[in-house]
Amino acid sequence: MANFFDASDISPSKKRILQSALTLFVEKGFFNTSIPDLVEHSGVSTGSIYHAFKDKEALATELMHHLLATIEAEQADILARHQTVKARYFALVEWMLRFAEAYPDVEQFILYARHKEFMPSVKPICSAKPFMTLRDVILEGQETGVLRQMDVMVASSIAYGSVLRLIQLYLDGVLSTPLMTHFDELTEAAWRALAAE
Amino acid sequence: MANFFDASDISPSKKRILQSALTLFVEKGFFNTSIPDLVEHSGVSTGSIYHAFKDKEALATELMHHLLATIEAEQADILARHQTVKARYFALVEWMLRFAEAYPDVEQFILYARHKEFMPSVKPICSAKPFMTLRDVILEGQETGVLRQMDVMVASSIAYGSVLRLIQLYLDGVLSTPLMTHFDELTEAAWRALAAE
DNA sequence: GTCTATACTCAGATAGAC
DNA sequence: GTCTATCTGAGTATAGAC
Repeated sequence: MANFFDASDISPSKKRILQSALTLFVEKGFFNTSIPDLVEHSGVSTGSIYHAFKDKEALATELMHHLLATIEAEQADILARHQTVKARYFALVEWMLRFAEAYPDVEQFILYARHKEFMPSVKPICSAKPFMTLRDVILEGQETGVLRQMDVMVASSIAYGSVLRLIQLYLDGVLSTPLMTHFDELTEAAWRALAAE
Repeated sequence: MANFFDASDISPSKKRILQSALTLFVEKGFFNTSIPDLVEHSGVSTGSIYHAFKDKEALATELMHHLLATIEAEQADILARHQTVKARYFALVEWMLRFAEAYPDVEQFILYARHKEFMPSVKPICSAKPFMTLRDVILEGQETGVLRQMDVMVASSIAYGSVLRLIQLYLDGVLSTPLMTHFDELTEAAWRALAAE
């Protein structure tokens, strides 16, 4: 899961702009990143940026789109490799933790940027497909009877809220140990809360 | 828990500015709220705003300070009224849910604004006192043996991450039912994950 | 498609009268 | 302490040559 912009038909300069945008938006935030900042960091001129993207907002939107696409692909891959609900849940959590450790900047941007502040048209992140995928695994568990009956959103909050919270603590520098250190404790506790008696 | 700026020695116009700032920062975000916006909404002039606050960032910082102070006071109140760890945890969660329903805007600003983007000097929110207080209840439970031994941060993530996640879903409009509907399911599941055998 | 130069807007902040 | 008027600069976006 190396490069987020490898896919398809992106021109080289567009790729460099997206790469710089990811770095700078994460580091300083969308509003604190000016076009001149992007020009300096990417080595691509103002004119070319506006040739490649309608405006700054469109640039952010497209960036978001690419990141989500990569994430969706990885999730699909995990689901394909694991069949039972328990295996899927554990594998997805492991992937979430590893992803956050490998790409803290991307994780930060995806999870905690206030997207609607600079992309008014885009839907809230938790309505995005990757979050649906996570929820669907819980739903599947409830339907097959592996997980106890309760409101799906509540069950999902237990299942992933704890994980996301730990990731946030990690990203904020509160955690002193690597994320994966806590994989077993975390998943076993969550599973205890969710599994059918 | 009505007014966040009632306390102490705030001048009337300062109070109006803070009130407007809370509304607008939440509605449109810090960067999308201009000083002219604040002037129009509060009815206080530019000059008076800059008389009351050093600059826009200081305004945001002071706003944050007031909100956190109110929250700390309410938490202290809850702890004073409940003695056992279980009672305290359940009461704190109930308060979190009720608070989010009563003051969605404040909750949104406290939890999900990217504070460091406009208040570079302020520490991450999860290092703030209210979050310490939540964690300390878990710590107390582990020390008294009511809760099972595990990393405190992991236990806290289970205990409150699920709650915060549900709140986020609520604030994003994904939940169709009132938050308190899920109080029992949520707390019982979390407790199941955390309680000693 | 890429660049440089530039136009235009409007935000943040200040000066200074009352 | 409150206001109006104003400055200054940064930042988005465009024009137009190559």
